[in-house]
Amino acid sequence: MPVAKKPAGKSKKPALPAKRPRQPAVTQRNILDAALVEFAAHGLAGARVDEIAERSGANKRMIYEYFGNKEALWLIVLEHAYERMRAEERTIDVARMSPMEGMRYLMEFNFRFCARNPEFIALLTAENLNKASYLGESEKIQQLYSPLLAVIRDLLERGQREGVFRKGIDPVHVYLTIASLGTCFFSNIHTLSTIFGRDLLSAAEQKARMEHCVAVLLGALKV
Amino acid sequence: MPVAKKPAGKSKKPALPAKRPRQPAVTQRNILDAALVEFAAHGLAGARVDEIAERSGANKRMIYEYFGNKEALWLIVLEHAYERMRAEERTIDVARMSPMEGMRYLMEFNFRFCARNPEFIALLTAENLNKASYLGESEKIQQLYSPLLAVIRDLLERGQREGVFRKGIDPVHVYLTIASLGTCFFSNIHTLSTIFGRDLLSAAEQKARMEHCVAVLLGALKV
Amino acid sequence: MPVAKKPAGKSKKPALPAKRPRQPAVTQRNILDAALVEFAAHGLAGARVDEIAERSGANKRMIYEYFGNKEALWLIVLEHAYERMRAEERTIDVARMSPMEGMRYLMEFNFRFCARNPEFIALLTAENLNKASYLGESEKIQQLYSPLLAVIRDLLERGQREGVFRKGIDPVHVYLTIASLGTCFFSNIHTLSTIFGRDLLSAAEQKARMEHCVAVLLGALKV
Amino acid sequence: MPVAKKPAGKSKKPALPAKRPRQPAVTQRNILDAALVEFAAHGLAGARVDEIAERSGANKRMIYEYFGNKEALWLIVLEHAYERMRAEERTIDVARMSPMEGMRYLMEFNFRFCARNPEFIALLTAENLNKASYLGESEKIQQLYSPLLAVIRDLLERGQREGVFRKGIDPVHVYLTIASLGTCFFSNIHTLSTIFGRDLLSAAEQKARMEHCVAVLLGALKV
DNA sequence: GATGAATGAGTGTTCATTCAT
DNA sequence: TATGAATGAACACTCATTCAT
Repeated sequence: MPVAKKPAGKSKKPALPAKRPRQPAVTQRNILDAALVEFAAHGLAGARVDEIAERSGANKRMIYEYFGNKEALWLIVLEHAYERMRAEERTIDVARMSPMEGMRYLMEFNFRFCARNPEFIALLTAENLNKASYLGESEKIQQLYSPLLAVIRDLLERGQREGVFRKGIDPVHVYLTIASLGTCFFSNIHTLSTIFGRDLLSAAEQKARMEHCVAVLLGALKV
Repeated sequence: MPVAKKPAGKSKKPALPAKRPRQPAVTQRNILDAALVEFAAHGLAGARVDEIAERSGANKRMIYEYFGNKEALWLIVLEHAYERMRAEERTIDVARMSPMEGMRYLMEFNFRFCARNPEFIALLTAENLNKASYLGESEKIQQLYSPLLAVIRDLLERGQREGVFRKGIDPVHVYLTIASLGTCFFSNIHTLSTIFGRDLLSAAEQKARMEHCVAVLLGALKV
Repeated sequence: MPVAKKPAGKSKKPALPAKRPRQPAVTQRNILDAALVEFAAHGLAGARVDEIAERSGANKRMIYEYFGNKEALWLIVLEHAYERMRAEERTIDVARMSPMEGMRYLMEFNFRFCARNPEFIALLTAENLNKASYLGESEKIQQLYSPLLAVIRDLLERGQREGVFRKGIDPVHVYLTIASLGTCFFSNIHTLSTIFGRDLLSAAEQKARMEHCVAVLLGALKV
Repeated sequence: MPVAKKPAGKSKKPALPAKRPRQPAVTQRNILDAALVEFAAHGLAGARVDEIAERSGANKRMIYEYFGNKEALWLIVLEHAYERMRAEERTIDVARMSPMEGMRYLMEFNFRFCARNPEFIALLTAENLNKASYLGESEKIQQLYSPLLAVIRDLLERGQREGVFRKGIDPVHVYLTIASLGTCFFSNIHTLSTIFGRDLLSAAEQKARMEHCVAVLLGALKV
C-alpha cells in the first residue's frame, strides 16, 4: 500500500458478466458484521470506517448508502446486538423449574451469554463511555423490554409463596445483581487479570467465578 | 525559505499582562487534571490533545515536553487514578469492627468511592475497551497491590473463626463481588438507566442499590 | 461530539466546474513531477508535503494514498530519476566511433546530461547529504546497473589494442573521473560561481569547461 | 524524556558559588563545534537547534544570544569552515618543487583535505542545495580569496617556461579540475559506493583513487 | 448497485524562537 | 551570563465523507 499502486490501467470491460454480488441484503449483513467487530474492538471513536469497509468486503460508499454515517451505523449495530440478546432471553423457560433452580439458571444463563459474546460486552462498555447517548436516542431498544424482568418477578413471587425467598425484594435489583456479577466480570476482565496477575479468562477460573456468583445470588434471596 | 520566517510583526496584544506562569509543577498538574477530564469523557481514541491543552491552560507543546505523547499521558493519568484509589483504600481500618460490620464497610466504601469518582470509573471503562493494554505495560500499577485483599482475607478468617462466615470462600472472589456490585452499577449506569427508564443516578436509587448490594454480599458470606 | 460533524453548510462555489480528474495515473504523475521539483529545490528535510500537493494540483491525501509517506515518495522520486538517466545512457552507442572519439562522446554526454538535468544533480546532492541511506535501501536502483561501465571497458580495451590508450587503467576510475568532472561542476556550480565571481552557468563558460574536461580525460588515457 | 520530568523542585540556591562556566568565548566555540557537526550531518533544514544546544552543552538561549538565529549560525559555521580551509591552503609552499611535483602536491593536498574533513564536504554539499544563497550573502567568504589560484598560476607559468606544461591553460579550470576530482569523489562517495557495491571509503580505494586523480591532472597538463 | 478516486477539516507532533527568572 | 519553561506556527499524516464513473 505504501508504494505506487498500479495505475489500475483500463480494467473497464462492461461487456463482461459483472461478477459483482449485487445483493443488497448480503452486503448490508456483511457490513454490519464487520462493523460489530470493529466497534467492539475500538469503540465508536477508535473505529475506522475504512477498516469496516475492507473487512466487510463491501465498498466504503455502500456504508454511507445503507447506513448514512458512522454514528448511525453505530446505533444500528448496537440495536442489533440488543435484539440478539433479547431474542436469546426470550428462549428462557423456567416455568418447570423450582424458584431456586430458576434463579440459578438465570445467573448461569447471563454469565454464559457474557462469556460467549465478548463483542456485546465490549459494545456495552463503549456505549457507556458515550454515556449511553446513542442508546438513549433509540426508540427501538427502549421497546425491546427485557423479558427477564418478568421472569425474575415471577420466580420471586413463587419463591416467596413457597417460603424459600425473602420478602420485599425489588426484582430490578435482582436483575441488576445478576447483570452486574456477570457483565462486570467480563467487561473488566482485562484490568482484573492484570491487577491480580491471574488469567481470569481461563475456563477453570470462569467456572469457579460462576459458581461463586450463583452462591452470592441465592444467598441473598434465601430466607 | 524553508526555515525561519520572520516574526511577521503583529505583536499580539502587547498590553496584556502576558502571564507565563513558569511553574513546571503547576503546569504538569494542570495538564494531568485536564487530561483526566478529557480522557474520562471520551476515552483514549476520542480524546483530543488540543482540548487537553486548552482546558489545562497550558500550551500544547508542554504536553509533549512533559509527557511524551498522548498514549504516555494516558498511562500516567491511569496510574495517578489508581494511586489515588489505592491511597484511599489504605485509609480503611476495620480492625475494630466485627467481621460483619467490616464487610459491610468495605462494600459501602467501594460503592461510595465509585459514586464519588465517576471519572475513575470512566477511565476504567475506557481502559477495558483497550483490553487493559496500557495497564498491562505499567510496572507502577502492578506494584500498587491493593490492600483490600489482605483486609478481606483477615475479615474472612475472623468471621470464620467466630462462626459467622462460611468456610472455603476465596477472598479474591469476595473482592471481585464487591468490585463488581459497586463498579458495574456505576460503569453501566447510563445504559441501565435508559433500559429501565429509571434515573439510577438519583440519591434515593443509589442508597437503595447500596443497601441491596450490602445484603447480597453479607447473605453470600453468612453461614 | 468526537466524531462526524455536520458538513457545516457552506457549499463552496457550487457554480465552479468542480473538476475532479479521476485519473489515477495522471494524478500520480503530477505528484511525482511536483515532488521532483520540491525535493530538488529543498532536499528531503526541507521539502514540504503541502507544497508538493499544491504544486501537483492533487489533494495531499492522494500523496499518502499512492506513495505512503514523505520518505517513500522521496525514494520513488529518486528511483525515477535514476531510471531516466539509465534510460538515456542506454541510448549511447559508441560502437562505430574510434576509442578516442568514444571517450570524448561519453564525457560530453555526461556533461550535457548534467547541464540539462539540474534537478537530478540536486537530487543526487541531497541524497549524498542523507549519506545515500535511501538509495542504499532501494533494490530497484541497485539492479539498474549502469551500462556506461561496460561501454567504458570496451572503449578502453579497443584503445589499448589500437595502442592509443595506456594499459592498466581501471574502468571504474574512468567512470568516476567522467562523473566527477561533469557532476561536480554542476553540483558545486553555485558555490564556485560565488567564490570566483564568475557566472559559470553561462553557455560560454560551460562550453569552455566541457572542452577542458574532455582534454583532461583524454590526456589521462593517452599513451 | 517522554515521561514526567521532575518538577525541578526548588534548586535555587543563589548563595552557592554558581559553578556555571560563564566563559562566553568557550560557550561560543562549543556551540560552533556542535553546530558544525549537526549541520554537516543534516543540512540546514534538517538540523535541529535543540540538538545543537544539547551537544554543545550550552543553553539554547545562548545560541540566539550569540548568533541571532539558525540561519545566521549556519552562515557563521560556513564561514569558519572556509576560513579553516583557506588557512590550511596558505601553508602550501611549492616554491621549491618542480612544476610537476607542485601540481601533484596540490592535487594530493586537496584530496587529503577532503578525506580529512568530511564535515566540510557535507557543509559544501548542503550549501549547494541552498544554491549557495548564504555563501553569496557573505562578504567575509568573498574576501577569503583562495591562495591556491595564485599558486596554480605560478606553477603553470613555470611549467610552461620549462616546457613541461602545455600552453593556453586557464588556471581557473585547473583549479576546478583539482577541486572536482577531490571534492566530488568525497561528496558523492555514499551514492557511488552504493551504486558500485564497492566501499570507496576504504584506505586502499582512496589511495588508488588519489593516484588516478594525480595521473589525470598531470596527463592533462603535460605537453 | 457498486467502485475507488478525491476532498478538506482535522489530529498528533515538532520546531524555531522568546520570555520570566 | 545563563537557564529552561513557554509559545505559536507549522508539519506530516489521518479520517469521515462525497463525487465521478
